[in-house]
Amino acid sequence: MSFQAPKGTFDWLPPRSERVLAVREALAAPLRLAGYGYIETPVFEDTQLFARGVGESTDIVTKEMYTFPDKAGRSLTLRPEGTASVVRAVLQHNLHAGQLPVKLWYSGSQFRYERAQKGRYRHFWQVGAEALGAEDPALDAELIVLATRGFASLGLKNVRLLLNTLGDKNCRPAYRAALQDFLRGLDLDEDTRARIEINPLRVLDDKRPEVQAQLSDAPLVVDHLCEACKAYHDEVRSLLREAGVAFEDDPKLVRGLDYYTRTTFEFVHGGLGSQSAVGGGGRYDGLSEMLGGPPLPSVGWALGVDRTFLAMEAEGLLGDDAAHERVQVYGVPLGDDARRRMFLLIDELRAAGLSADMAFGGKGLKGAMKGAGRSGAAFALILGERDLAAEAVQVKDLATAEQTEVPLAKVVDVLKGKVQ
RNA sequence: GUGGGUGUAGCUCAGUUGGCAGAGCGCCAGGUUGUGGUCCUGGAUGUCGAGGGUUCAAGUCCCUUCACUCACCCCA
Repeated sequence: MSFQAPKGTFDWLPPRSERVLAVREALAAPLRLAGYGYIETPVFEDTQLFARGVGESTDIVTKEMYTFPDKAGRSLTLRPEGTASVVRAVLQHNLHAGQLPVKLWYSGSQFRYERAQKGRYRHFWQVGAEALGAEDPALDAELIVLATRGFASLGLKNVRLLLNTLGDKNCRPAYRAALQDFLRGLDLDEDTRARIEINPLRVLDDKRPEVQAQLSDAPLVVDHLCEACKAYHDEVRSLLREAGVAFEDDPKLVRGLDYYTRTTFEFVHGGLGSQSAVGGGGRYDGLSEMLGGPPLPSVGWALGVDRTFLAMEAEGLLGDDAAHERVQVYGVPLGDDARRRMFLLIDELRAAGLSADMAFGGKGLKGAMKGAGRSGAAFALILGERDLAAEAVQVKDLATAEQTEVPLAKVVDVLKGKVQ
């Protein structure tokens, strides 16, 4: 084997790959019902878009981006997340000049240069949604509800919703300073001490027990919220409760991107190995301005398609993907004349809306019939010299082994009736 | 960036104190010259990840390296 997929990437193969398409569709379906419009943005962007949007101090920007110069010397980066691109597109095309909020959804690949492990790959897929230009707790709640509907429609039962707020530009600076004071007094390693100065909230999210043990008395953002943030957060929580969406308050939930304000949330699942998030998001009221646009308070989320897939696997929802129907009808030609006629007949069947395949490669009857069996087809069409002479074809029901001769001129209609 | 585990057939994996390269599944063919899915019989497929070393002899022991994988940091 001479070539392999690049490190940290993988291939989706049939029949499993079909399930991935279905997962994407299921996660997006609630968004369509809620009036979100589909947006597709380039897979690569100006490096500065992510540096300024995602945050210069995050590890994503400092060491996890696929950044490269193009032939003209521009610095481009494969997108590590979707939100910055969507905000850029909205600003570039003045979508926010119309009625607000602008509601958009996307589905596509993201790239991060990380050491791969279960649920974490260098190339991964997200379905995302963004609602730009409105500050309304109902919008935050709507997005969260839509995500839970998507997960539920896939049959997932063990997705938990963690909810927090990060405050805004009025109350966060004071909280941040209080947290820094507290953290500076702890016994921490060098990297973590450095993080206290650039992104102290991230320290709360450290998984190491020796770190968590020291954080039990850490100041929490919920205790430092201004009145407006507190009221906003209470309203989001109240709307979720009324919508019947279960959530857990997690005062230490902090997300990895710098642009979040107020509402933040994460959907977690226990079946993904050490990675637990199947999706997450929050409000990013300052991002538009960071990117040179007008104030555009917004909220959004992204759900990991491959992680959702792992969660479904952990819950046993994928079933047996070996037993699935590939086509409805399968052609078994015997000899060159029959092969030419079968080729046309299969095309006619497809034109009539039936899925159909045939034996290729000059297989004998036995091998071709095996192919028919493996295709999952309900009917095999057997066509040999005797049948050609009679202008007919043998239609075999592969479940009952019952076989009938049907005139070639009528076989498309007959099969349409049989497989409806 | 750091640490652990694993690399043997298309897939999942056995392979003992170093002694002829294996099984199951899958694939191909035949049993059945125009009939699949069951059954029976037969067959093909290997740089034992790669390179070096020890040895009469290495899949097995040693060194190096690469890949995969899981975990840490970080993150969806």
